[in-house]
Amino acid sequence: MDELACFMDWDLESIVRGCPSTATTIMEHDPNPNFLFHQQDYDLLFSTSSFPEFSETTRVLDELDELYKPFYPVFHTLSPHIQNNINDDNNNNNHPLPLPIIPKEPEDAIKQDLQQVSTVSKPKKSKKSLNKRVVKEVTAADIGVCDAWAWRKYGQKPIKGSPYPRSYYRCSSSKGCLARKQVERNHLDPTIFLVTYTAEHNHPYPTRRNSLAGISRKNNSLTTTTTTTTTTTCSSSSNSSSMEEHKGFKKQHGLLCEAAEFGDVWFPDTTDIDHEFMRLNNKLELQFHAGDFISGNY
DNA sequence: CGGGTTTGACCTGCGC
DNA sequence: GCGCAGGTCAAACCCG
Repeated sequence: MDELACFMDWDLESIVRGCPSTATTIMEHDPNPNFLFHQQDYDLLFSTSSFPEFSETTRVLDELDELYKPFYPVFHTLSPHIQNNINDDNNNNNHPLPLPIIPKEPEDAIKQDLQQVSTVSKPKKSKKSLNKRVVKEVTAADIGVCDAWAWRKYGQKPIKGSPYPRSYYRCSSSKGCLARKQVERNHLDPTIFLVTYTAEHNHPYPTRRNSLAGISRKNNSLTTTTTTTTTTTCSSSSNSSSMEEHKGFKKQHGLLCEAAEFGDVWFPDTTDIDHEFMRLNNKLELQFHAGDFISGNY
């Protein structure tokens, strides 16, 4: 689990992370040479360090699904596109996790991506449409491949036509940074999360170490969400609003309840993540800034 | 005390 | 001009 978590980069609100295998940018598709991954690297990653607890990942994802419930019952069908992806995964997934992508020049990559203008909606000459927006689709399976920017949630709104709320985040890595992101769950396919990035960061990309330092504090805090708009509970203790029960569950499972995004999400212990990350990072000289995936076309 | 989330209120853009 | 929906603000609260 720890090794697994290492690659999941549970930094911050991990769900929002871009993803190497199935995350797609809703817009132009231009091959991004900044992202390279070699099969040997992958093999090395998953062979030299055992990743025995992949069932744990599944459990976490199931919990996520449980946690980020819609406002009201929703009946959905998977689009053919999504279904095909799932089938492909089932048929071709020789690896338990999406292939990680090694970014070569993270900051440039992000910058480049942020310069793309969304074409999701009809082009209109409005103030809003003048903002640079990047929309990403992120599957639940790609949770954990994350960006290292520090985001602070400043709002959440129910969205008309969607049973799921939209969360609003601003960059807290640097004061005065105008970068924003919005996260909402696709009501047609709840396994898909839409992450919209707006504006650019006006500061350097945060270091991995800083990022982890940031989440250490976060993960040490047990945030319980009692909001009415986001159905949040700590997984199997879903009916429990008791802090003590949360703590007990946390202790028992070695996971931390995080309410920061999409309701509560379970995160693994970051101390072990950090340690394992550094070990493997030294080994492969990787830089796993999940935010590096923001701009990738996979 | 600093930094985080929550959430109701408020602001603003857009369609009619 | 009006109403709706999305986006933001800010006070309250939480946590270490």
